[in-house]
Amino acid sequence: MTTQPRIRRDVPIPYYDQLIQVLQEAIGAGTWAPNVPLPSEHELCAMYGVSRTVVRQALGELVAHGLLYRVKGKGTFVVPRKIEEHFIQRTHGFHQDMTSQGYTVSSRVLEQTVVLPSPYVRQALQLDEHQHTIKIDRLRSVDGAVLLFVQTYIPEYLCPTLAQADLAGGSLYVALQEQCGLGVNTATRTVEAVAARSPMTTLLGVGKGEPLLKIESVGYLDDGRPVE
Amino acid sequence: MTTQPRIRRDVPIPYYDQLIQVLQEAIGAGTWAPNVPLPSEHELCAMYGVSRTVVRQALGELVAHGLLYRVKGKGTFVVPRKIEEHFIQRTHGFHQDMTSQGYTVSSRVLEQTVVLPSPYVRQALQLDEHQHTIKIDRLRSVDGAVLLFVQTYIPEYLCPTLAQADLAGGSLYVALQEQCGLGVNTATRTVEAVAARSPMTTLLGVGKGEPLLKIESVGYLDDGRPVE
DNA sequence: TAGTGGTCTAGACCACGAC
DNA sequence: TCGTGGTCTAGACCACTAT
Repeated sequence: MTTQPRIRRDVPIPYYDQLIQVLQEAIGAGTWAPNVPLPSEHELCAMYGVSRTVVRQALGELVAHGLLYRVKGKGTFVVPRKIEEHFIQRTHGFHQDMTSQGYTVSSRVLEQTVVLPSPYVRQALQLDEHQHTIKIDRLRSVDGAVLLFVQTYIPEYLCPTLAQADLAGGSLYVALQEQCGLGVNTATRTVEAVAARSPMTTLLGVGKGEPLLKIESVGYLDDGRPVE
Repeated sequence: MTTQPRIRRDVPIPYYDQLIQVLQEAIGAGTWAPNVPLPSEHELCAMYGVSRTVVRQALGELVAHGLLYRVKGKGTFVVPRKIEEHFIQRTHGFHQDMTSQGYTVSSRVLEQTVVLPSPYVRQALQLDEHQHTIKIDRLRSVDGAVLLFVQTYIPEYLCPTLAQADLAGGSLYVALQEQCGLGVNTATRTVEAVAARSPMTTLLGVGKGEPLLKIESVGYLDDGRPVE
């Protein structure tokens, strides 16, 4: 195969977003070994029939999210990772993913309160000015190493009891399900393009399409590697 | 004044980096009121004599760092902020900056240990494989709202007593000065270009040029605004 | 010297918002 | 309709790395 016509021109999805998807899957599938150069940017242009702008924007995102790293004059490489690829590419299920792999997951809840959301959050959740949200700031760790700083906002009316739930050991989604019968069913990335997508913002649909806003920043683990 | 020839062609500094500097200063000086549109990207191109690529890269960074926000079809705006502009533009002195403005600053120390650094950190600090570092993870808050998640690495030999210092209430730099006679004298941003500079990495020179590595991620405060 | 990523140009078309 | 930011093209030159 010389050309992979995987970038569709007939859908209203930016080419770089499509390319991110394609590359993420390829990385996840182990297409390129860690620390071995990917095809060059020029080659990727030819492979997918797009300009270098598109390729660089896609690669830049994957670098920003810790899947790739670049070395000037040498190339672009897959970050060797044991853990992170499994959750970076997923919108939810961190707890389940990690424990099923034998890792010890813990959450340190930094804040768990009912607040009037900021305009940004209010707009994202489509609330009016008087509706409160439950705000949960958590620091998530795997085997003792901080991996994620997560802020979650959920409309209070959806799950009033969540403000008192104990989230230290378990999954937010389990608590949502058990206490309020809410299951996550959709996910939409709402991040801005071009520069800096970490912090990564995700809109999750719970229940009958009601949204929950999650803002997560991938852990600052020494260039992506779990410590020790 | 029609054209501001503030972008120098004869220095080896990328135009977008120079433009970031210029725009940061203009924002800090209050050139544009919050929530009022800046000159359009096209106008900025004309004003500084650069292409739209450069302008967008600079604006994208400032958006990423929370100084600006963009609205499609409308324009680019200064984020109304009371606090953050003062420290986003500085490499150090957070504690001093904030307290001098009457804010209550606190640090929650999440981790403060002696560790063998990862390859990434080791290379940045130019250590060999056997040298340890003091690693300090802090969550910095202003008036109770989390603003910064900061990881700091400092070679252990520079300040062995720092591993036991109490940093909860005060400044790391004060502790460095008092306990080890180390003053910060230089700062180098070592971030990658293009996409995603938050997390922001800074190399600080302390003492006679020995480095200290700081990795800080600007707070996730609802699109940049301090809560409440 | 040849290849890589980093920077930059000068255009283009689009969806969206205001008018 | 017009201006805005969002996306995209097809080039270019540079510094750096490896040979």
